[in-house]
Amino acid sequence: MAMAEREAGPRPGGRSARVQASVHRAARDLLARMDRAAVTIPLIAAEAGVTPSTIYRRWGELNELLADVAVERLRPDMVPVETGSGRGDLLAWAEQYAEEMSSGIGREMIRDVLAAEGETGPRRCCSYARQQIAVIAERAAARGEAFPDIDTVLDRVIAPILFRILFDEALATERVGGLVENAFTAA
Amino acid sequence: MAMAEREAGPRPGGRSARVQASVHRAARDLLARMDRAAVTIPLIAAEAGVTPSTIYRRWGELNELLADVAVERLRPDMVPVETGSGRGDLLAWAEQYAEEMSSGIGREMIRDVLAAEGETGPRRCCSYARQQIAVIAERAAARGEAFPDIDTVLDRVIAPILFRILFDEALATERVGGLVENAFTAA
DNA sequence: CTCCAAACGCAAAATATTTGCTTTTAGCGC
DNA sequence: GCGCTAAAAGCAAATATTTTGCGTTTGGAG
Repeated sequence: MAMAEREAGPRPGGRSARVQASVHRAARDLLARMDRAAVTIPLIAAEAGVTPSTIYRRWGELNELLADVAVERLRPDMVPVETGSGRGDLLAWAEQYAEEMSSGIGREMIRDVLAAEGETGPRRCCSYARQQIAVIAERAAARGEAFPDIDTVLDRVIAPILFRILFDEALATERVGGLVENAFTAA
Repeated sequence: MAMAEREAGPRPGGRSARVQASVHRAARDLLARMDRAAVTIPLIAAEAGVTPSTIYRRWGELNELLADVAVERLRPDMVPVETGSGRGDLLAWAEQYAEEMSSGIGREMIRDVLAAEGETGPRRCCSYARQQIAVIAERAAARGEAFPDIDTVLDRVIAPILFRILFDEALATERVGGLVENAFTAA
């Protein structure tokens, strides 16, 4: 897989990038140590050592900034573990995914991403999942195994997991196995 | 099915209920005729003929109010059409559901519901879907047909529809049929 | 090195939010 | 019907936030 393009910042290393980094860090720190509703742009600005207007001009509003931060935190940082089979890989990965997303902080991040104006945040999250699944699918293909379409996995595994987290109660981890099984039944 | 409890307002008919009604109406009107980002609490208050503090005290913040309005608009107002079979009923209902939710306004409403603090809004939306599916399921049972669990329908039909709307691109209506088929395959 | 455009800081102005206190209102017992 | 009461709304002052105009800094290109 090719090196990912640099995603957010303008030219790397410039002042702009430094400000973005410190604002992101400030936001993460504040979210970690205080109630989400109490986090405001002036607060983040103070913590980051910049003026509020800098943040307003760059992000527009709190939601956009938090969504930006959340998308970055949702970016997968490791390749899916290998278990010996595509089915096992998918199960292991999906269970961990469900676990992470069900946590209070995970849920908050998803909501932050969805609350922002544009659709690029949600799309990016979707493509992160796609990438991870593609890695598993390619490994399975290399072994000559059958493996479902990525879109099938999205519909039958990822969608139910996120749906339950967002609209109902988080899925028990045991139920992920059933979802994975269903993804492997012929479409 | 029993008459639903009155959901939102305090005592019916009181001043409180009138204020709630006019604020809801004002919010809907404003959302219809101007950009979502331009709608503010002072604006809604003026339109509704109340003071902003009334809204702040009752709803706390714009998101909560908009979520409240959205949940109300998402409440189903008709019983699923009868087509002669459970499968047909589910397909017809799911297609219409996907259609409505994919529209700009539908998407906005879902996002408003998710953006609010508590989880009661999303839960309520989920239970609306559950109720509609239950009606279809009961009719199917009365005819002696096999029909999937409601949770299976949520996982295999509703979840993918909403997932695509929120995170990717809205599903083409033709694809709903495939989802319904999958719901009918043995778990 | 000098210049340019982009991004930031600063501070004043405009809006939005919070809050203490007063007034209104609907329901309740008489 | 008549007060009484608690809940909710109005009002307005105090805060907090967002927006904006303008001057300054900064990093990069020529």
